[in-house]
Order: sequence, then structure tokens, then C-alpha cells
Amino acid sequence: MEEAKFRYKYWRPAVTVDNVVFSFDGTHLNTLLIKRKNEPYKDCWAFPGGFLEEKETLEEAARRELKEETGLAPKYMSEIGSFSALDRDPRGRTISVAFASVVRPSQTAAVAGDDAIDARWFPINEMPMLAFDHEHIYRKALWLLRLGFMNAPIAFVLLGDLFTLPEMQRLYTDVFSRTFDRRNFQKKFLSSGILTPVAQDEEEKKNPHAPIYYRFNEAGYKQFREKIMKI
Amino acid sequence: MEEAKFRYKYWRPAVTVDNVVFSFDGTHLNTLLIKRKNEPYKDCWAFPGGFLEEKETLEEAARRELKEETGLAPKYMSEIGSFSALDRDPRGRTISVAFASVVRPSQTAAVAGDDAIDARWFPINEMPMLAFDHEHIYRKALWLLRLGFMNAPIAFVLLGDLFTLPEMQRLYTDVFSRTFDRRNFQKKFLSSGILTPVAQDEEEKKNPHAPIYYRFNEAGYKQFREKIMKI
DNA sequence: CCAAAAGTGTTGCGTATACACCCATGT
DNA sequence: ACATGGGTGTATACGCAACACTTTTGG
Repeated sequence: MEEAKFRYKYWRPAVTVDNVVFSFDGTHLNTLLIKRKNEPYKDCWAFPGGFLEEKETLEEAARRELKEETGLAPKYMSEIGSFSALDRDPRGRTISVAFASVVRPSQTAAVAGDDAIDARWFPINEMPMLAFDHEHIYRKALWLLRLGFMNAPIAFVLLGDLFTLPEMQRLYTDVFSRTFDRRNFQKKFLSSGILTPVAQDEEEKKNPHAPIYYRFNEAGYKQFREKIMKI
Repeated sequence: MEEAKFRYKYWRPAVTVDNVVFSFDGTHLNTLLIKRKNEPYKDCWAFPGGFLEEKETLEEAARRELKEETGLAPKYMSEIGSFSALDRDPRGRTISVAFASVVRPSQTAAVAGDDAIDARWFPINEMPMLAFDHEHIYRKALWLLRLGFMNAPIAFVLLGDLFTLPEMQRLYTDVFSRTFDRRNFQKKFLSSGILTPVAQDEEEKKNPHAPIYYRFNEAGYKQFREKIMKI
């Protein structure tokens, strides 16, 4: 028999957190999944997560669980929403609050820890079946990522320090599930002042088709945002 | 001593829901607040809400509490987010999930019920001090309302069946906290196909300055959205 | 009589879109 | 040599912002 040392006057649900983490490998947008070590959904792929503990906020819980299960520690995290269908967890009534985050390419090394047999990055178009209602969480996460792309410079976290415009375009193509005209795409961002080209060395200067690397220009981005906001 | 009949192996937080309801009175955007009958924050103004019960989702709980405390039953509700600061509720660790909704002008009659001494609509620029972290919830709700205005026809729920363009413009002015040029505002919406003018009677036709009433055109709105989405 | 609300068009500018060719690299 | 990826400029269309005057109504 299980020990039940927490007693309350009124009913309370169990509360969990889940993490949808995005990364970009230069070609495709990926999300991080773990293969569950325990029931329910043992051996299924799921977003890393776990139970809220007493002395932490929901976001803190999400960060803790992500660190424990995969070793990742994203800088920015934002809430996707809560999920509370009555039958979403076979263990009993559980509500989950999901968080989305993005990591830089240099920080995508994931190790399966704790409750996970495995931790792997999946391109968003090759996702396996997911445990619980995580398919549902995933759709909302992707929607939120799109909103984030339009309202914050999170694309540049995914791209990392140095990137080419074709890389950036592949990222946008994956995120928005649509194609972009290459010339218009480049014109748009080059004229926005958001990007700073990286100086080419002598070798590169001789080659008119050498790839051009850019880095994110924070000051330029702020100006750009203010101009959009107007008044 | 309180009876504590719910026992759990692991710690669980109390879970509440809160409602930010918006309405429009022809001049200003309003939100609905109740004056609390009980501690904590007795006699303070707060958003209507209460504890999640066992056989309901979070949204169902929000609807139930709103109905109990104010009599309102909005058609559409969307999640604002969750709030989980450790000290947000003096009664102990409580997390809250907040929901935003809008009601038609014809359905704004609010009666204080249950845990409320009073229930009143406050223009958003004349809000009193709020209980708990509700100020925080409110700011996020307003932000979400703006997003909603840009992505869904919720303005027309707030406006009700018939409305004039100046009314509509006052609504937008309140929601976005900024002014709009009257002619550009009208041109934009009249050319969008979203609005259908209501036939004027003989009296009105003689008066070149009689107010022109419009109603929301759902088919026109759908076309408009599809055009925006492109590809 | 005055103030406030509401009706009404035109023009310019800037941003978004559509579109074709060349070169270099690797297979 | 062929396919792929990546570099580059121009012309057009559409939406957005700026802008002034007149009439009615109510105080």
C-alpha cells in the first residue's frame, strides 16, 4: 500500500509540466523527444516533463525537468498553455502546463537522463507517435513559435552566432510551412538593418559566389521593432 | 480541526481559475470585477474565479465559476496563461489558470452571486486596485485581446449585432490604446468586405448625416482572412 | 451661438510581390 | 556535363498614412 502523507480538505489535481524544445541544424527545425523509461506510455516518445514540486513555479519546474531528463538549459522559455482533459493521463486526473523554448545550435547536445531511455532530436516533419496528448501540445507549440518569430528575435537564437541567408530561409520555410522567394526574402532582411554581414577574408573576396555570413544586430532589431510599432 | 479527506502520495498544489471578461458599452471597453465576500482580500475587487473541481476541465471550471459569481456565460473563451508565483495566494501554494472572454452588449447584465458582494463593469482606464496578482493577469489579458483582434472577429462579438463605424473605432482605440484616422479606419473596413451596411429608412435617407449602421459579414470575413493568409 | 460628432476622397510613399539569369561546386 | 545551391536587380501593385471641410445635433 502506498504511503499517502499529503492530506487536503478539498480535491486537488496532480500538476505536471512539459517542454517543447526547438532547435535548428542548418537544414531543418527539430524538436527534442525522450523515450519514456516508465509506465504509462513506456517506450513511447514524449516531450520531456514531470511533476510540479512544492517550492518552484511552473517555469522553474519545466526547467528542472528538462535539465534532469535531457541536460538542456534554454535561456528563454514561454508558456504554451495548459491541458486538462479528464482522461489525458491514465494515472488519474492530471493537468499539464506546457512550455516552449529554443536553443542555440551550440547547445543542442542532449543526453538521456533520469526517466528517459533515449533523447533525440526529430525534424518536425518526421515526428513519431507521441505519448499522452502531446500531439496536441505540439501543434499549439508550433503555432506559438510562429507568433514568436513575428514578435521576437527568436529566429536568431535558433540560427546561432553566424549564419547564411539560405540557412535562415530554410528555417523560415520550416517554421511557416511555406516557401519564400529567395530574392524577396533577402531583400527584406538586408534592408531591415537586423543583420550585420561578417567581413570576408581575402580568399572569399576573390570568389564572387563565396557564402556570406551574417550575425544578428541587436540594435538594428530594436530600431526595426520600434518602427513597426509606430506611435 | 479541518477534515482532510483527500490524501496523496505526493504534494499537489491547489488549482484555481480566473476570468477576465471584456464588454463594450458603445464608448468604452470594460472588464467585469467582483467584490470579494470572503478572505483573503475580502472587500477587494478581483476577477471572478475559484477552485478547479474533479470532473471538469479548466475551461469548464472557469465557465462554472463565472456563471456562479456573475451569471455570465460567454460563448468563446481562450486561455491567458497560468500564474504560479510561490506567494501569490496567502492561503498557501495555489496556481491559477486565467481565461479571457468577450460578451455581446446584450449579454452584459451581471448579478453578484455566491462569493461576491458586488459585480461591476469597470472601464479599462478606471480599474480599481485588484486582489492577488490580478493586475498581472489583466495585463496579459489585454495583450491577448489585441492579438485576438488581429486574428479573429472578436471585435464583432463586443460590438453586437448593429453598430456604427465611430463606435467601432472607439472600441479599437480602447483596445489598442491609440488613435486612428477616421477616414483611413473607415476606408480600411469598408473596402475589406467585412461589413454590411443596414438599409436606411426614408427619414434617414433625407439626412446626409444620419448614422449608418453596419453588421458583421461572416462570409466576407472568411474571404478577407483567406486573402491575408495567402498561399 | 458654439462645440462636438460624424460624414466624405485624393495623393504619395513605402513595402511586398513577381520574375530570370549567371557562376561555382560537386557528382 | 549536369544538377544543385547560391549570388544578384527591376518593375508593378497594393495597402497605408497624411490630410480639410461640411453638416447636424445638442447644450
